[in-house]
Amino acid sequence: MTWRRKNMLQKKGKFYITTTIPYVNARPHAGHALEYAQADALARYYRLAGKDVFFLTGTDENSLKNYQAAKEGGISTKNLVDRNAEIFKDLAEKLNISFDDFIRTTEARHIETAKKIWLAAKDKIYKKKYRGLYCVGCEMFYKESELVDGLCPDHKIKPEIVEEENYFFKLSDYQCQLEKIIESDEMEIVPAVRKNEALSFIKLGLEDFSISRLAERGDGWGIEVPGDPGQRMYVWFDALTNYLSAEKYWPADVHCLGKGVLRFHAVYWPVMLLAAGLALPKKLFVHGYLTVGGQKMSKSLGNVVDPFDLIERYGADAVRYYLLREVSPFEDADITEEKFKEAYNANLANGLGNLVSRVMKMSEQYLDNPVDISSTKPMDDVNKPLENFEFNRAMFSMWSYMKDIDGMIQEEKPFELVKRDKKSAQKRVMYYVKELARIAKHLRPFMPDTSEKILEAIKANKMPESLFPRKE
RNA sequence: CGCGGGGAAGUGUAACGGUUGCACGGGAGGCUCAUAACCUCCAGGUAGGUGGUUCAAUUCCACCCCCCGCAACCA
Repeated sequence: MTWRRKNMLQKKGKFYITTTIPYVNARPHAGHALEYAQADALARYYRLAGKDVFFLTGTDENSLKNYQAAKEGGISTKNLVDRNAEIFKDLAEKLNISFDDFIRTTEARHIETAKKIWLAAKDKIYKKKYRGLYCVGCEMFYKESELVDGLCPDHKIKPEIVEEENYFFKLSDYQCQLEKIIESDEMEIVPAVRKNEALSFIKLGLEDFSISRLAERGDGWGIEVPGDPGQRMYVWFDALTNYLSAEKYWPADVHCLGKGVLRFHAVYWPVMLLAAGLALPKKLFVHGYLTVGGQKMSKSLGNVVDPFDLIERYGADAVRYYLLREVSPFEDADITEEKFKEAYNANLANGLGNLVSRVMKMSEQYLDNPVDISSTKPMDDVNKPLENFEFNRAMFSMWSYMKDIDGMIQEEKPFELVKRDKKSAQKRVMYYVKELARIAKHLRPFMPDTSEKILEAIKANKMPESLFPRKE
């Protein structure tokens, strides 16, 4: 039994990981790809480590925003979400995301779950009159502070004071309990900054929140509140329950989410689960956002980075590479075409791609048989960071190993040695190949296709086609 | 005075109470197995500002300046 094998056996058991489910009123952008890539690296890693992994992703379709977007586009809401959900799924597939299930919140199985949770939490739900400033243009409520000169910021019209009766959730009952849960890491929030953010928010005091809206406001779109056809569930209440759709794996080991939705996952979600008598997720991993030239990605700014375009021109693994290595897992990071290309050329073309070529060329020429790579030692400085969501560090370590091999080849000059002492040269090349295999194996969760190509080349003892051609 | 995070070579970042390290980019040499790739060397930071603690501060403290998140309800 090899070292690696032993390591694997220590990691038995289930591992349930999720991404958030994006609402589908627009096309996916690079930020969605980031979350996919991160979650996928973890899913693949634990799968390789022998865990029974369940990786869930999907789409959030019951939002009023979808209804509005469809209305604007002049198509039915169902039509819009069907079409857009397909695009998100397509992105996940093109990025080689190894999800085990793709849940859409308009599916019957999800609707059933959402209703079940509602009923299970019924003791903490009550009906209350709600009064607010409602903009008919946006079809939503605004807070006084959100208005510009007392007008809706989008439509520049005066919101009406509207009163309606909604269901509320008794969030206030959970103040102390929730604080303890987060403080003690019973539900761990990574990184610590986000844990503090959640805690300071909770400490401000939790107020009950509305978990339903009038059905008529979206022409009936959304999930019906059990026993009250006039009401639809607040989209977050319904959306969060998507994580329960694979019940045999609950609780989740890791929820991956963006910083923008921390509150829903750190506050509403655990409390909903408590109310329903269910276990809490073990960890929330909160990533930052991608910026473009330091600015927020937004349709109005017209700076949205299209992940499909990048995949098409550079390949899925190159995109995964950028998102995992060049992007800080916890903070905002910039993505621009220029930076992408620079990183691609420096680390994929010149770095990994070239190393594979030079090593495999020598292997092909000097060695009569493929090198045995069945057992390779694990790289703790890759695996440990990965387990801590430090994708960039993990990859940095791998690239250091590559640098080492490049340096060794330069110093040992096997291409010269082979003329004088073939045996010694062969020995050196075998070592490089083995090291390359070791890197390739660790690369699997990050860049699965590339990893496979390298391992196949080694098994065939043949220099492969250029893995990452330089881009000018 | 709402809460929080951050200011370091052109860019992105690490560690750290005691020669600022790394990567990319730039420059010079070397090598030829390799994708003009690779290796070596060089340039470039008064570490946002001011003051304090200390034998010693980029690192600790205070204040100021500047950026950026979040500020609860229909993603």
